[in-house]
Amino acid sequence: MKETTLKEIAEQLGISVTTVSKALKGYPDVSPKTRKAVMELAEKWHYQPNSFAVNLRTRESRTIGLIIPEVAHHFFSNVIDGIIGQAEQHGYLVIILQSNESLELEKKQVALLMQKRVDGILMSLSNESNDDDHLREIVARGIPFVQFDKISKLIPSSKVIIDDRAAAASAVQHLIDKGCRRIAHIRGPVNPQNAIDRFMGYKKALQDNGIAFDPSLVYTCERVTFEEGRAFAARIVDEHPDVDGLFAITDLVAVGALDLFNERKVAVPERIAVIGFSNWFMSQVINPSLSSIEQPGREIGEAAFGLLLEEMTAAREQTRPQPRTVSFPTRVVERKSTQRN
Amino acid sequence: MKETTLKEIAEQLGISVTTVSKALKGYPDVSPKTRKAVMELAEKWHYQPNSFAVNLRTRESRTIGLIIPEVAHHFFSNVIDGIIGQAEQHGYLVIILQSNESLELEKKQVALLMQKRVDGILMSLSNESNDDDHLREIVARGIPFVQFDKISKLIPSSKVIIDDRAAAASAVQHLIDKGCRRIAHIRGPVNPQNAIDRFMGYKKALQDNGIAFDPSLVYTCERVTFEEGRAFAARIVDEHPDVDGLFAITDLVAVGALDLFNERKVAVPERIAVIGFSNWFMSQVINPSLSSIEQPGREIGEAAFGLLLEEMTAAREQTRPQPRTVSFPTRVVERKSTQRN
DNA sequence: TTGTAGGCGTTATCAG
DNA sequence: CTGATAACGCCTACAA
Repeated sequence: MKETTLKEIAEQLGISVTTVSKALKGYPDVSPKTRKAVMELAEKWHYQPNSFAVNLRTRESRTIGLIIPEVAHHFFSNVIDGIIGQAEQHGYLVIILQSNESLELEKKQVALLMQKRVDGILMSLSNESNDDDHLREIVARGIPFVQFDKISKLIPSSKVIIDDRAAAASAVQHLIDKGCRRIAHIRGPVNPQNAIDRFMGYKKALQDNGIAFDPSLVYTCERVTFEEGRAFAARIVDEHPDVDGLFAITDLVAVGALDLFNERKVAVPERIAVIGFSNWFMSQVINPSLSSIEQPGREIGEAAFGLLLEEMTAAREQTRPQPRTVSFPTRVVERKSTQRN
Repeated sequence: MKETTLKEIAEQLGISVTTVSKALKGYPDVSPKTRKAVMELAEKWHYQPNSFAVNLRTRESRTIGLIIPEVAHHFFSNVIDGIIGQAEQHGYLVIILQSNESLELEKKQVALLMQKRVDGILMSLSNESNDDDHLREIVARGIPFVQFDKISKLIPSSKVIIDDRAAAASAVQHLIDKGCRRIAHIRGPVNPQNAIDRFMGYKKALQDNGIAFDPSLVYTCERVTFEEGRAFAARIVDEHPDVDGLFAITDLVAVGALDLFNERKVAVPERIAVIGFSNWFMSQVINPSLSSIEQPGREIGEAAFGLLLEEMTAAREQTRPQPRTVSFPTRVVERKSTQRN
């Protein structure tokens, strides 16, 4: 089961390695006869170019790196699906690393990928990320780089996002349309741009409807978990019995809140209407089913790879395309948790 | 931002590449003075070995390949988490590919990984897999290989599994303990070993309790989806009004069944008790909450990488360790869907 | 202690 | 049309 090399084929055929290489790669300047002989022997011996040698020679590995906060997550696993699919279609393999929402780990992962010399890097920032040095380093080295979802606006790279502010505003508007007037918000951590934008969307919708913004109705997650959803929901019930609507940063948190409301016999949507974000699968099967904002994970992943591919293609010509930002539309998915009047 | 090479350091210092290489790798036969100079310059110039060259030279890439049916899946995403974590700790990167439950794709992915010359392959088979050639090829080439979860028993490789038969039997025994006597089973597709084993566990539990096996109570999934769960649940209600228990191949299917039962006002667990498999997150938040079998995804992933690491280490010494099989314990997680009497 | 030389397998250049 | 030659960057006998 040994590996066939060009040299072996050349020796067997009594020709040079050069010619074998050319024949195999379809160069025109090889006689049909020689080509045929080479092809046949290569076939017979199951020749496969040694990718290590090819990498060294061509200075590329046809491998990209992907850094995300966590794999076991509805939205991100769909993004991965989109990325892997597109990558494969274009002959790229994907190395996946998790930051576990830690900035320190994230930096380490970036370093790892750079020294592995991947052809490009796709990344969604961790919640802790409030520092850009590692991203600047990627750009400075001229490594094709695309950010998606949780991005740093200041880094000059292509980006794939949704309009979080508008999406959040539409979620809150939906609650308002359903008659809510005292709307609480369980927001994401302080750093991520998308948590900030969603919070701003929340405020904007209130303002647009002449509802006063009350900071005491805003609760800030640290880890964005089911448990936090439960805990904040309890506080909402205890501290603000007049709250009649809740917008949560993501469905997981909203589901935690629903769980608590069910336990405390707080009627949803009658007493409090609830809307989440990202439209996780479970939201359609829980009771009451959860209204949410549809965020197309797979498409975002596909688009992110598409942009990266452009950059990688350009990089081969030593050029760098103008960074582009692709924004995906979102929409409200209405379910029972907001179905009233 | 150009890349530093050994050669450049050597030239700058007026010494040979060899000496630089040795100094950097901590060989003893370098004078402290030279070593210091080299270290300092390497540091200053941010020297990083070119991994392409190292790969070619050492014939390994410190990269492994992982092939799974789908990323966006509760169990598999947890397995990935475990694998990536361990891999990183041991200096390995992970390339992930999906088979999308297609044998054809799975074969393609294996071929891709082999020609990329990954140091090892981890794999869980697709539901379509009823043919072993590609797996035999991996083994024949002497590539370190570990199977997990959905495995082919006939391939001589290390494996990480749970005792699906026993776990399924315990699930069904649980239903019986709760008073069920007419127990339906929505099983997995015909090929996967774990679907077969779970089916066998179902039969065994019936037999152990003197309950006659009735093949008309067994429904076979093709795609193992929520929708199939719903569809089969409807058939169960229509075709077998006397059924009082249901064991589903996985929680997603069980949740589909619950959804249909809720819709049809079939009381769970009073009229039909339901138990799933794998203990997906959503099972604890749906209504009624779903009893299930806990299957430790992350641990399985970690163990699989551990075995692969052993094989890779051995492979470096041209040896091949005796294949081992690690089996993880499972347990019944009781929730409302089986809570009666 | 240091350096020379050869090689890993492929690809590109350029001369024949 | 073919092939010799030289990289790519690193590693490691072995020689000095």
